[in-house]
Amino acid sequence: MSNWYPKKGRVIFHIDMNCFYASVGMAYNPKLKGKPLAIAGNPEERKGIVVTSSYEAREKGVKTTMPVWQARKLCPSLIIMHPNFDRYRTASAEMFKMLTDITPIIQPVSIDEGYIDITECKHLGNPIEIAQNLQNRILKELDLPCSIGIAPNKFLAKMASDMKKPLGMTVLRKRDLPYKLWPLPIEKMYGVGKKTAEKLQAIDITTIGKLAHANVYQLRQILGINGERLKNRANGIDHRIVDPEAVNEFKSIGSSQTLPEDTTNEADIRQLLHLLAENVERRLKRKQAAGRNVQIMIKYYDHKTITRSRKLPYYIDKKADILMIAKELFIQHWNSEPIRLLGITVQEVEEKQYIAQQLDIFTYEKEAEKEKLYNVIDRLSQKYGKNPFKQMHGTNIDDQPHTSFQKDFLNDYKQ
DNA sequence: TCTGGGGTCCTAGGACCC
DNA sequence: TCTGGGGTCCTAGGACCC
Repeated sequence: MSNWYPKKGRVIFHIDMNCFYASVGMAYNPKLKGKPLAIAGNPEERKGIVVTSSYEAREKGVKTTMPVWQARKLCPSLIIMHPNFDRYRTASAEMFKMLTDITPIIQPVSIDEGYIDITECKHLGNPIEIAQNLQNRILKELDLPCSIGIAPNKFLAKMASDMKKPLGMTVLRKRDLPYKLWPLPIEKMYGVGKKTAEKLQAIDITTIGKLAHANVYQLRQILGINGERLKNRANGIDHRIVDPEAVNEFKSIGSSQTLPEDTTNEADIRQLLHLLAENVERRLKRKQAAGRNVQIMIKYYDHKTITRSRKLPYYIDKKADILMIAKELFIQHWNSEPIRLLGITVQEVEEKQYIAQQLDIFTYEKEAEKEKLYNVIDRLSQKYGKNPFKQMHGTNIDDQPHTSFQKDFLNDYKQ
């Protein structure tokens, strides 16, 4: 115990909050403790799927992404709460603040988990003591349970924190791999999802141990570069550092939403596109950032999904600019079938302070973009006659020159 | 009666250039 | 006549994670 720190190498923690949303709900309302609880959206809006559930609910078979009606069927006494993100953000911030009392080398991964590197924290005691104190403190001060994985790298720490829940603490050193990691089924491995598991099982790699000893050429053939990486991880090799800066290096900001029902109604579509562009603008603003690639996503009634994107010669951050590109992409690529979900994402995002050019000096390039768009409309007009959109989308019911959606679209450009 | 919304990373094909 | 090979950029799709 006293001489726990390795002579060389690192000591990494992975801290994983247990059933985070459900636990926060219970912390605010202790009467819920010990009861089957699920956090889920509103079933009337088709968003009624389980986001998180308490262990009591999980025992009855309630799982994440399960529709609420199905969860209720499995567990009639299930208590359902809607998400309260303000509370989650507050609790998360307090948890991460406690980590700063241990080390500044913190890498948040999501709202409820993160890594810390405590290699240089000998003055605070041995790793087990540090982890125990941290877990106790989070439980005592925030009333929230967490599991902690202790290992020489991120991958093993992540796997370790998953091994005992709730309130677990697991040490996973290299010498522990043969009996702690290798017996696990391959689909339990972080980074192996459904598809990869199927491919591996097909060549009789059914456990992490079998992956650790698999032929690297064969792996590379079926999984590409990822095959090699997964084999290394299975052998406990992972050189990624705990990077406190990673959290600021976001690359895209998007917003998507499922419609109340599948629709071809252009007024509804237009309204949603406005809302999405506004969301993206707001979040770009909050991060003082701008991007130069706009992507739209259309998910159709049958779950067939397409993405279409455009790279721009300039950075944008305003709703009007985002919307302009998004609408253009939409009009060019919507096949007129009923839509289930729409999304807008701005990619290649940079903080404004790092964008060398001023955002406003690109007016002339925006003018060039508009010019391009007029050319698109002209081309369509030549192809389809006076009302290109009508023909294009097969809506031939009215004699209006343009539907409201198309008018709105054109108006955006003619100003 | 089904299956949200936020991301990251990788691959593959085509265009284009040398 | 009829063609190599390498590199980069752009776009679309897919796998994975929480």
